Amino acid sequence: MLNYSTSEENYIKAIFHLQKQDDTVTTNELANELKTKPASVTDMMKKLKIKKLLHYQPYQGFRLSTDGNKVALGIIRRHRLWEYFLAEKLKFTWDEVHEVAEDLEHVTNKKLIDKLDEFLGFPRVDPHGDPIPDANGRIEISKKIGLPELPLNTPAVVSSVSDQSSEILELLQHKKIAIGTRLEVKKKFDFDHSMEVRIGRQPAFTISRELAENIFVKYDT
Amino acid sequence: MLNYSTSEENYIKAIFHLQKQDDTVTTNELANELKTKPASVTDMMKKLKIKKLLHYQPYQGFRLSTDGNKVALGIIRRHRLWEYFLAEKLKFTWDEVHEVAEDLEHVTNKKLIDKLDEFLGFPRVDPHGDPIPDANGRIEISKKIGLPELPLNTPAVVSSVSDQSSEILELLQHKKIAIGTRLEVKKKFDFDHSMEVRIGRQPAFTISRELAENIFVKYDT
DNA sequence: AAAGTTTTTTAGCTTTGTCTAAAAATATTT
DNA sequence: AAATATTTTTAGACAAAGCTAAAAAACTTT
Repeated sequence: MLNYSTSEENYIKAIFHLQKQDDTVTTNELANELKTKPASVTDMMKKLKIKKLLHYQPYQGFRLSTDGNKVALGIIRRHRLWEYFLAEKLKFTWDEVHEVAEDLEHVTNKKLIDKLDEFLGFPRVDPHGDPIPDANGRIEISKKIGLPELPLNTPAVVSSVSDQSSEILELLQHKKIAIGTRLEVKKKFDFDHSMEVRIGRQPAFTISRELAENIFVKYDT
Repeated sequence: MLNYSTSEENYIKAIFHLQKQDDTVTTNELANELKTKPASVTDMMKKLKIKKLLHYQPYQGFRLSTDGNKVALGIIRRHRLWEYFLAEKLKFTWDEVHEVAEDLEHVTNKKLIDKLDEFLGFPRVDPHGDPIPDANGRIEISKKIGLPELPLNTPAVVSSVSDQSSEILELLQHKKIAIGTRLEVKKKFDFDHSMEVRIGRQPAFTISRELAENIFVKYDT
């Protein structure tokens, strides 16, 4: 895989995100997204076309080629892994991580990213709940997340409980956790994998590893 | 503190390193260090002079101003913290960290760096034994390092032992550790802060927290 | 101190990525 | 379908950071 400039990467990423909603992306849409001028977009589109990263005929809009998509997934992988790192390890809040990851994502060193992935324990979703592509660019369709995998300080909604025994339900009732409850994990303890959970503005309380492993959540959007 | 381009930062950093040996840095020295041409150096020196980062009169060589030095220390802080992170957390080897840190150092987000510093436990030296400037740009003159602070897989030489009791000496003798012994820490265990140490090519062996805290080393250069 | 050598600077050109203003193509209205 | 409006592209300029080749300054030699 070749290397692309920061500017090229930002265009590729923006097209990737925009073409999800629409099928084909227009010059103005992209200029608006990147806070640049339409003329600059056209210039860059010509360049990316030559590099075979997108399909583009003048006046016809554009979409990423297969190669372009691969590049985009690489950028998104880097972005989301750094977001996870910032939230989980450096204790950045939810809303601060995106901006910092915008810069870190442009450091393109495969070994760095793969080792970071490993260090983080191969997370599948970033702190916003968006899935993280793996080293081969494969991306998982969003699915339920076990509480142990939920990043810190990330609002989530309880979606299911795997064990349906009366014992676990008794415990859940006591902790006032039900399907639909909105919560955040405030702290995780490596020692016994217990965690502190907070519901709304109430004081945080502890959940054991066993209980956490049976609670599944979705991100609160 | 203003923001500087990657290119400007590379020049500033190179001058900082070169002016330690010499007092004043020459155009050719810098061109050689940065693998660029003398004419490019002159151009950049004019620019950095206007920004008051260096003292420079045509044909006279240059050195960083007080402001330039502050900027340089910021860059070096970022570089060395990332090196420490790569070696200690991502398990990069000794000799791989520099190249990757060359890219990461240009992400200039104060909060990111200060939180990274905290996450790493405010290390004082990078994996090469070079001191890491603190958040205020203060740099420690190299001093002895306790074994617990020694980064993993980093060759070091035992320089002193704080406790001189016969008990510790007996233990050291048994482990074949003496002043001047070259060793590397291969693993650290968070649970009891014990560590695995290797001397040369012999099999690694365990050292307790108590023992490690009394062994001081210097980097093997 | 004059001549020659080396170093440094200047002048002018290139590439990347941006911009503005004008022209061309496409869409929308009447 | 003609007129009008919008979008997109082209043309030409600019700043950053690099280059080559030539000029200027500073140093070595003899």
